[in-house]
Amino acid sequence: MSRLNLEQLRTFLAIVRLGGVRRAADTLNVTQPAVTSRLKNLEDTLGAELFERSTTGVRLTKRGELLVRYAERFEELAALVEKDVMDPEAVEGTLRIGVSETIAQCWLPELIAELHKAYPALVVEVNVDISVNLRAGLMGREIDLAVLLGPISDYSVNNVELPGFDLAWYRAVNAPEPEEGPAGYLRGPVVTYARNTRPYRELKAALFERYGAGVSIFPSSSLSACFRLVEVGLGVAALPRALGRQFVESGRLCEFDPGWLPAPLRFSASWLGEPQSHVAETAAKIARDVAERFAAERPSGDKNS
Amino acid sequence: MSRLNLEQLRTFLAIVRLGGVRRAADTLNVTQPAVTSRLKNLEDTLGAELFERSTTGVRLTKRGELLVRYAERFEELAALVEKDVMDPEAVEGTLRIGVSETIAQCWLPELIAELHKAYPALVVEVNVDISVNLRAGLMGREIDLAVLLGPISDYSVNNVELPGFDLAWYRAVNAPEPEEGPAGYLRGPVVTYARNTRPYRELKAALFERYGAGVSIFPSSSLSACFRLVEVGLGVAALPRALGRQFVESGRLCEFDPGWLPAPLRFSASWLGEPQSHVAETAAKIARDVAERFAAERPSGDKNS
DNA sequence: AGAGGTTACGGGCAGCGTAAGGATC
DNA sequence: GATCCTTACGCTGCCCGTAACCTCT
Repeated sequence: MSRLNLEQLRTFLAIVRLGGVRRAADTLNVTQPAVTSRLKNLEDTLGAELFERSTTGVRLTKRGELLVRYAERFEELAALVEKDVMDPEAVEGTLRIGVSETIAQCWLPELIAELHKAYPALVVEVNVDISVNLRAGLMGREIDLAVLLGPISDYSVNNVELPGFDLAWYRAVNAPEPEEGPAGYLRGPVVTYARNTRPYRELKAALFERYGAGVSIFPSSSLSACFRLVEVGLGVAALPRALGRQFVESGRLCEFDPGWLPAPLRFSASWLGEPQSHVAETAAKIARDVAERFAAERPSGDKNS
Repeated sequence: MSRLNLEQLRTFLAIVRLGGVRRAADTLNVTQPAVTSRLKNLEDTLGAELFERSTTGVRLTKRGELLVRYAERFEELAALVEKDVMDPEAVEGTLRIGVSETIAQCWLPELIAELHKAYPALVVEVNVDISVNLRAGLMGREIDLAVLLGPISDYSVNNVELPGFDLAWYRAVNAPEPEEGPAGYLRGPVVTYARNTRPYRELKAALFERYGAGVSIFPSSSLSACFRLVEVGLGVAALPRALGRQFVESGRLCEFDPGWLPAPLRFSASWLGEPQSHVAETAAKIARDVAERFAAERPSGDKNS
């Protein structure tokens, strides 16, 4: 029989973590028989069954449990080598990034550019979605790094906090000021982020508390659509000032102060600790740098920053 | 390019330890271009040169120095897996054992049998030689485990002390007793172990001290030849009682007491710590067990044990 | 010339994908 | 039938060995 092999161990870990040969095959981008074959070879070189096969899936044997620890150490070691001795130019593979739309509109291009500079041979896959979906994708190992609202408090997730985005209220240029002053705009339709997002929920709760159930909210899954909706006078919106400024400067929107402002949006870059990817970690740090540079160049608080 | 590979790392370490591609190829039992190729692949996946090539050989680069640590940890880890999770029946490969002739005549067969029982798939290669050559073979990585006289005091060598072999003096059955008593035998020719062995040197020194330069010593590289030489009356000999007893019992030799006896032969099982072979370690412990059983069954000291 | 390492090239085998084969719910 | 894993089988591509080459001492 052949000797111990890193690819076999990686495959073994994938089976353990995903709880099945089929799922391992999917995320490893090989066919399912290939995974069966690798597993069989590993079991042959070790001379022991690693899983109890059942029709519902596989379950680790005692020997398998033992091997997990060692396989993880092999994985850590391989990650360390990649980090410490590999030339970044030689780092290959795919990094699957998921970002919220706000990020996509603000500094995603800079992030991609920096990543490409750091790892020229790395393929970067981008996915724009709302945070709750990104979180699910991360936990399901469909993406490697997520930039989303709020840290993910899960023992297996690493988070890097990013500078917040201050929000501001925007209205159409020609919107007539209500009798009760700017705060009256909030009775009218309020455009905001999509349902199932944290800003949506917070805004809805705050408006409900202030004005009761009668307030009409227009959620939109597209951030730029939000701006357009405000521009054409459908309603007002609390959106990142970093994005709204250009509309104000070009005379398409007006900022106003109703006396209350939702809390800034706090993003974090999050990645799973378990498959030990130093690339994801480095990418998260690059994201932090890019975000901080963005915040410094475009201070989003006109008054209080 | 392909990914990191344990075989490449093993090859890398062999080149580092043996100081050259050619020598690595020899001990890895592959051709020299194969080693070149593995090295090149490793360098490609890391995107860095690991050695500075010169006509006189190779020398580690800075990156290479870095990698050595990691490669060693991979090696340790692989050894741990072999030790802790592999079924012993699945352990393959070759264990090259070197033993002194005394061991070969006493309990080598038992050792081989025990080893084969513990690792049925392991090929055991035996080499009988004098201790100084065994030591050289061990240091030169030509053998994996040596059972030889005295521990090897080198930082890279692990030693397991084995029970000693008491010696006894033997003479031919019909040898006339000298006028001065049994001690007079020692003036006559004394047969002993080969030149360049410790027993030879010690015996020669002791006899020289007692009887001056006139003593004639017959070194023999074959232990059984020693017994035969004594048997035919060429001289006397101080040899392991464990081996001599059968000659005495069959009436072919007599034991006598000249009032002085060389110190017991103290053997140790020694193996290199560096290529981290748990098989060699286990084999050394098996050797200790076998040796102790041998000593217990055949107590070599008739009087003082 | 001999010791070191690299390059060129053909063949064998490991490992992959496709397709078919159980087994259990 | 649906889901999961295994077996069978042909093919591709990697890696090895042979042989020729380069470069210093």
